[in-house]
Amino acid sequence: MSREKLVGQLVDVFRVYGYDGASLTNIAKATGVGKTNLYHYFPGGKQEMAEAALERVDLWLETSILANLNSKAKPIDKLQTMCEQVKQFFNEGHNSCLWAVLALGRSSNDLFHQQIGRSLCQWIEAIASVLEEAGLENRLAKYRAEDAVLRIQGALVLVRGLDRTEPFLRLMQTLPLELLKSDR
Amino acid sequence: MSREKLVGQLVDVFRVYGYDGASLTNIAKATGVGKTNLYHYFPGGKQEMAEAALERVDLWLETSILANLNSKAKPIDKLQTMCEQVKQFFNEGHNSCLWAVLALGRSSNDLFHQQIGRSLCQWIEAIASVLEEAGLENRLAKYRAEDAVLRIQGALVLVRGLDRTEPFLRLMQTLPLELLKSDR
DNA sequence: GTCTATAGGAAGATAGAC
DNA sequence: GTCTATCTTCCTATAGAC
Repeated sequence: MSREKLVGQLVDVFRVYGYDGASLTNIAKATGVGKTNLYHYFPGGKQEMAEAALERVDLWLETSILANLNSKAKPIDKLQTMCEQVKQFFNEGHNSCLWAVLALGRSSNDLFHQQIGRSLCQWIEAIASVLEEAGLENRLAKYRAEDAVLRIQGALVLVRGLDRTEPFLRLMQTLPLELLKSDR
Repeated sequence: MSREKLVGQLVDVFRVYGYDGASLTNIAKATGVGKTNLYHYFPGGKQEMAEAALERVDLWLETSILANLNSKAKPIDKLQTMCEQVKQFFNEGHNSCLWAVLALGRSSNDLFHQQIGRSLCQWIEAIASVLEEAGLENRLAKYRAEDAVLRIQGALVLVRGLDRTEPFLRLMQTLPLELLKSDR
């Protein structure tokens, strides 16, 4: 079992059970790595496992989202590619977002909150840049970018609450054009 | 300590710590009711406490949100009142949503999911009715109503992630007019 | 209704053999 | 690297005195 693959499974465990709900027994069962042997890979215990999972999501953000948004493609194409990537990453809406799970989970853990805040900011700013590039005014671009990330998060919550993936799938369909609308 | 007041505090504890994160020790400390004495009020233990908290949120939905949306006031006024109530209930964005916390918390607990799904549906349908009443086409009204609840949930997630309440407050400002826009 | 005492188990984590 | 055994702490829950 490579650490690479292990961390990928940690992301899945934590976003299903949450930080407090994910026991070492759960993690061991889900990964196939013995409970005590997990400490060989993550001497810092459960907290280090969650941090590794967060880093993995950050890696996804950089390679699959930010790199695309900062590329030289046309704005509408970049936004559509983003939605495709998001749809895939969240498994058509069946997966929840690790950021949301950890951010809502508990108020105590400030370590997670800082990293999550940075990641969300990076995403919002990258979208805002694309919208400015498409001709939107600075302030409006910032608001709409924030609204885009906000709606993705909201869709993933609603999907879990309603047990229907349609809201998420519809958002991924309509978001690119809606972000670029000239009026509002 | 009346059960009324107790349940109100339970809502706060669960939406801060989540279901798994809220230990009986936590709850006892937050409410001032002895850990073992909690079983006097809730013989079903922690699960019954969470159910009581959910029921309390449902009561809020019915009295503060649905009653208003189903009233005879003008659509724009009803939507503005809704946003005022939401802003107040979530303490200007500082409180998170119990539905989101429990829905994201764990996949196992189907008891919560059913009730949360029903509540979200009721809310969405009530908004959709108001939008139809304002002249929007049936399908569009449904989509926008879903989008409204989705964005409220997303805003509460984003606020926790970014540690800034602005996204939530801005949404509460702009939502009523945006929902009624004739074009899009 | 509120307390002390305590059961019984699961939690996260460590030691050390192989 | 993976295991068994074990530690300590915390968990939910119950019994029963006052």
